Amino acid sequence: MPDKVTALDVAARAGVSRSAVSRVFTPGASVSKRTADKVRQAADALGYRPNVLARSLITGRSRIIGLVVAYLENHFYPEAIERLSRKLQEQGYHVLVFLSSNSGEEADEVMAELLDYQVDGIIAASVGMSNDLTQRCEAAGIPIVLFNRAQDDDRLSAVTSDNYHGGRKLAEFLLAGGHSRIAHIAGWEGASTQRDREAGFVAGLEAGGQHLATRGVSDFNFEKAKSVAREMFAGPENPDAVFCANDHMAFAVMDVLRFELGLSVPSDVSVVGYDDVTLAAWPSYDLTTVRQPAGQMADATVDILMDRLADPDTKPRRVALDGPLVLRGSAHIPKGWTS
Amino acid sequence: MPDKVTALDVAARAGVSRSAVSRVFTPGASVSKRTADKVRQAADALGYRPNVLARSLITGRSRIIGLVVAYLENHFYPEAIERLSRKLQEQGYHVLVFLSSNSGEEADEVMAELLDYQVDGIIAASVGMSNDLTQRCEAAGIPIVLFNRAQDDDRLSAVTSDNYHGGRKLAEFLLAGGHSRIAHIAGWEGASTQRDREAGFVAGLEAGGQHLATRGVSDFNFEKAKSVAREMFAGPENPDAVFCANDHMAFAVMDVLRFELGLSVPSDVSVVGYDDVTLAAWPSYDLTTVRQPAGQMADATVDILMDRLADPDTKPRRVALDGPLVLRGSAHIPKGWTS
DNA sequence: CGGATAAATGGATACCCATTCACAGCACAA
DNA sequence: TTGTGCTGTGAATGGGTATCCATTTATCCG
Repeated sequence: MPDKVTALDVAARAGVSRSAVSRVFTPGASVSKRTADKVRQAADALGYRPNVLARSLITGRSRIIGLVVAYLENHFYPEAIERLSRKLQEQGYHVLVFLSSNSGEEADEVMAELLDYQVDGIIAASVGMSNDLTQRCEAAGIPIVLFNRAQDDDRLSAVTSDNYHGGRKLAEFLLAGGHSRIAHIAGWEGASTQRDREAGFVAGLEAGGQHLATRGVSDFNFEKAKSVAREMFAGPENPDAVFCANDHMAFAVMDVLRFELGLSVPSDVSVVGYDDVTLAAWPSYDLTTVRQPAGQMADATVDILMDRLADPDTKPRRVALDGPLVLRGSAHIPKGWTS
Repeated sequence: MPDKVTALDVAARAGVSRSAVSRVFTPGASVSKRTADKVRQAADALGYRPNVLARSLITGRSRIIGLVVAYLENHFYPEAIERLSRKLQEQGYHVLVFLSSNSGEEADEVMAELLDYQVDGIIAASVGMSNDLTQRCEAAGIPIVLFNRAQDDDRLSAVTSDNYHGGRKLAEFLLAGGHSRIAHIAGWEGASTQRDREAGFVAGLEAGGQHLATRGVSDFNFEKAKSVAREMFAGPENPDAVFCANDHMAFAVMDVLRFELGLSVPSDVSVVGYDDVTLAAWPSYDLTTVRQPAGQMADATVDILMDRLADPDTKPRRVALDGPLVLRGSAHIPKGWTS
């Protein structure tokens, strides 16, 4: 029983040199069909497969992509990760997961560990990159793609949806719906997604002559969103529409409105979110929201990574994919409104 | 700008040998404080960190755990993975993700790739292990833990909840609630979780003198569960209670009952699930279910892995954690019923 | 306080496993 | 016979750790 079968064992059995074996498993190398057959047969018999780690050492490519993510509670991330991982797998890469808070301290330590594994590339989902780290990756030639977050740094690629525009669309939609006391529940204010969505939303409101009636912050957290909603609707004059910076918080808010405060959505209050996670389409929530095209975003992320891996001189790219406003039942739909 | 800084560079700068550098980064090695300081200082100045891959090659341990999972659509898995990954990270391990269908063909190919990365251990979540693969891992000394699935093989560790008992509890609960036409919507019948839950449930019914009124199969899939629910409630005499093999399908069924068929849950039909994912507690569904203690399950999984890694002679373990029946509003609660 | 012995520490080198590169051998055509 | 192209070989390489041995330092005893 061969505990560990190496290329040398295969070479011995096939009666060739170790190099010959290596070439058989290296696409594009020059080997005669006869040797290739001999080697393959021996490899099969012995159950040989090349050791990826040893290979990485010499080739300098590990075929590992580091994925840093803060939390999976928001269903948008699992959906995206599944797609991301599948696509990378098709290309012969695999994902090494690193969970990190988005506090700079821990994130940096985690990133450093990432580099220890000699990853070929990094996907940072919902996590920022410190300047120092970016510098080190740049120096080591490791491409970084920010997923669902952007950052003002030319060295970083970023894939997001067009958050500003999306926010704006929601504002226009709510204005057209005749709402006059429009509130916003923000996520974590350090996130570019948050800032862009809100900026677009506020700009849209102002273009229509309105302002934010109230505003709360709940860090993309479900329970916090509930508290914020409770406070927001404790006064004598309640908002008649709420834009939650993501679907996850919108669900929390809807739950509070309907089940704690006995309000009706959308008759009493319209609620809109952002992401269009699967759950948003389920009839219990039936949430009007802006779709983030998770599949396309994942595809773009992998494409950027692959391009930069193929040619290190490729410039970092920023992609902001447009996502449609998805009309559902959680908000009053103006007559004749289609997009 | 040092493109790649190696132990040799650090050694040169610190004026010691490469071995000394290595020892400084190997916990438990014998180094004087003076040398350690010199080396650390040089390492910091150069930004040196040991190359995990190179280290793995010689030590034979990669500190990588392969995680195989079929899909993340069921929220139970993201919740578990987050916990799993966090705990492994604390122990200095990291998770390499492999997505696989549970069809044997693809699963085997994916598993083979897994082994190419010299993983130290494998967690198979919602995926079975072929005999051949188990054999090879056994031979290579790689411990395997099945997560949320069990298999009749002494070489495999498995962590599940006590699915049989859980199913039985649900049956007793529904019987006590006075239901008389009790249906079951099964997940994928190849899954041990499915079989155990159903077996326990059926045993519970029979102990109370009843049988399954109807039964459908929907492979743990949301859309399929909806179709099955539609068919199940198309006849003249509908079930008055449905046990769905997991929460995910229960949500689908509740949506169909309430929003397509206009039935009331629980007045017209009681619905119960299995898992107690976060969403089950949200008031929109408020689902009565059996909790799978995801945190404890993840902890147990990591513990088994660590034990076997520390001592290869440790026997594979099977853990079936008991989970409580969580009473909520989706099913009629009999008077005075507490557990 | 000197000397013997044990313990701690540093260094040289082989090794982990596969790829790459320079080079040699061979067959075949010119 | 020489030139050409394809194949295969051996050795170097990548970054680090384990082992063994030599050296230094510490400890103890007479």
